[in-house]
Amino acid sequence: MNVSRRILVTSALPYANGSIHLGHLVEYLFTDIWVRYLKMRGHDAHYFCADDTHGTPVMIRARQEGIEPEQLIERVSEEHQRDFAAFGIEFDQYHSTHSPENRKWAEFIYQALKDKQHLERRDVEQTYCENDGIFLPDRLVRGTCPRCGAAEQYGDSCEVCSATYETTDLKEPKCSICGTPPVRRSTEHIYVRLADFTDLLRDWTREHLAPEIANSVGSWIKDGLRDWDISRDGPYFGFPIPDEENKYFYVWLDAPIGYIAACDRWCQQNGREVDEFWRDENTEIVHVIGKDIVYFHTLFWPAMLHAAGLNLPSAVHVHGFLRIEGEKMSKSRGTFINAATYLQHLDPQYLRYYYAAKLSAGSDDIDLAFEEFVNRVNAELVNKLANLYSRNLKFIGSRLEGRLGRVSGEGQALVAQAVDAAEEIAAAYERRDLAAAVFKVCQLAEQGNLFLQQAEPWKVAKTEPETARDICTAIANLGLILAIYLKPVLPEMVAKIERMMKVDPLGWQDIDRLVENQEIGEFERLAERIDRKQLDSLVAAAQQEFAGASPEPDLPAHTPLADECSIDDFTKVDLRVAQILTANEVEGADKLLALKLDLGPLGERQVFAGIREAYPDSQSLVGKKVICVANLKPRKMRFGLSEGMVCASGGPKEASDRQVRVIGADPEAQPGDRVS
RNA sequence: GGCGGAGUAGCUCAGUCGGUAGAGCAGGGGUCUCAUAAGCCCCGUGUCGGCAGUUCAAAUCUGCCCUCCGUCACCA
Repeated sequence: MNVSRRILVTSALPYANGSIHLGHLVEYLFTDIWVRYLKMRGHDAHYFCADDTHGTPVMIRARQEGIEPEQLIERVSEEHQRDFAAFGIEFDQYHSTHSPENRKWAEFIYQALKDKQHLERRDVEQTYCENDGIFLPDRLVRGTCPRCGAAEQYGDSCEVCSATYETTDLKEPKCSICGTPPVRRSTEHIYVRLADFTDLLRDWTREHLAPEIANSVGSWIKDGLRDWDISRDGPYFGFPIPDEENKYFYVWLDAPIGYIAACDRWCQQNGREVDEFWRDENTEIVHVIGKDIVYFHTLFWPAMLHAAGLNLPSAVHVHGFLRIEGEKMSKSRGTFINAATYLQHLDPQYLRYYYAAKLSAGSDDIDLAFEEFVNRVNAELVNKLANLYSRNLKFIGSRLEGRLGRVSGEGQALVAQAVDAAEEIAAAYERRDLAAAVFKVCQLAEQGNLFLQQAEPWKVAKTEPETARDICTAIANLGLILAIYLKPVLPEMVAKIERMMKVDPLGWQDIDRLVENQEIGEFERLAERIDRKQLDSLVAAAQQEFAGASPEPDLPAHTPLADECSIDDFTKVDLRVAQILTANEVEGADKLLALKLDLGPLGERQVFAGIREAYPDSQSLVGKKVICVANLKPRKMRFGLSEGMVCASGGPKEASDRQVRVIGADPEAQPGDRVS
């Protein structure tokens, strides 16, 4: 019934440009728990991962630190692996995309794409910084939106009017690294014609993805698959493309190939053949990813594998994102919590338990709410589970000479009930519904507590010690069965249970094996209760960690000072006090508020301001006196004419939590008065 | 705006084929004492986001609307 399967499991490769944080850990803990389960079932299962090391951000970061990219990625890799190990995440192989294996496979797959004529060369005009000597990705170019004229917009889209365009369309573009204006330069890129694989992908996505994921991927396919640019011009940190001058593989080409490279490395060291995994169709390949990278894993990646004659994934498991206290992680609020910071305050087992208890098979986001975290850990992990071992085993130790009896009488039904749950729990693990597995274990633990309450061995022991011994032996055996079910989630805690019970490491096959008539060992406490204060100090530490630091480490810490200007330049700008008469949300624009301004003698103006996110309650603006650029050339927008601009302050555009605030005038100031 | 997902008790979530809704936690009360101030017992009418429709019957099917999340490709 339990045929051994060969299964290769991966998590997405963390980028070698930052630390592992609680959001990453959702994925790695989930995968670790699932693979541990598969191994317990006796499957030939392996967990492979690697650092994703290539690309412009790594190159720039290394340059900023004055070191070679290789030094940077080595340091980051060590840090990543230290964090993973501390959380009990066990990879069979943790490799790097900057490795000989990865290069070999990247070249192999590229060659296959080339041989089968899926590649195409095309000239593109791109933005190039002569000062830094590199082509600039969209995020690193800023300028004035060609459509609405908003300043300081990204190279790909305008945050004010949500227009999308090419970096080359921007007016007055500037390089975000050095601030100098980039130039346009024509260059030849290599594209994969993804549309060649349309039929294959349509079929594959239907068969191997969860329905909701297949639906959304299906709509991309239906809209027509676009070609994929897989080359970048040097200087670029990556692998050179064979037979090309100064061209490198785009980081996303070789990133997923890292899965194969890690497997290859492991095979070399363990006497296995990489073909067993990537060319033998009996192998299951399961990629665990976040929903942000579905496109790459369900379209590009299967196409590449197919072209190279390699196995396609059997499943791509998509999990949701982590939210903290219902919101995105935020450095300023202290909810951007690195793995290392967490470890200084809390036991990693808490997080393993909490994530497992919340992660079901779907791709909904999960929320880490501090109060719930404390409650669940204390109520379930400690009170319900750890305390069941504590009350029982301590009692056996102190009152029953530390020796087990037999599972008899009603205890047999209790144990049988736990054994019978094996199938249900296995099914939950199998469909990757960790929450359902944990829930069932909690239910069984409740049964154990209830059983003890009713059997009252502490009373029975006074007159019939052997009966009491049998009662406790039933609970001890229940405890062993629960330990088996929980072992993928809480391996360290279960190791303690194994020691206390003096049994060999537990496997799934031990579920219906009774442990009777033997000595048990010293009691060890399994888990401590958490105090809310520990969470508070963790948040304080996380906040401290980023205080004063750049909101986005790879981008400038603050908006650079603009060039010097003369008083004449300044007086060209006619700033006036304006009172906000109405403030309304603009239909069809997520970021705009339509403001009606009273400029006193200058009359009323309509202005569209990109401040909707900063002022969710737009009505709070009504009546405020603000500063307005009154002589700005009126701009026709999709939603109407904008006759001016309201002055507002805010952190760098890149900052995820920039505080945008309008500049208020003194309440006594008169609408229409000039600012000078 | 297009597409995808979600909206069920204070919180986190279950609800297979349509038959007028449930677990855990939190909260209140009681009780035992082996145990990590743990255990056990009792207490849950919430417009199942809104409106309309199909049906004898809808949280569950259909349509429209509202809110939240994701995504719309050269962004790692």
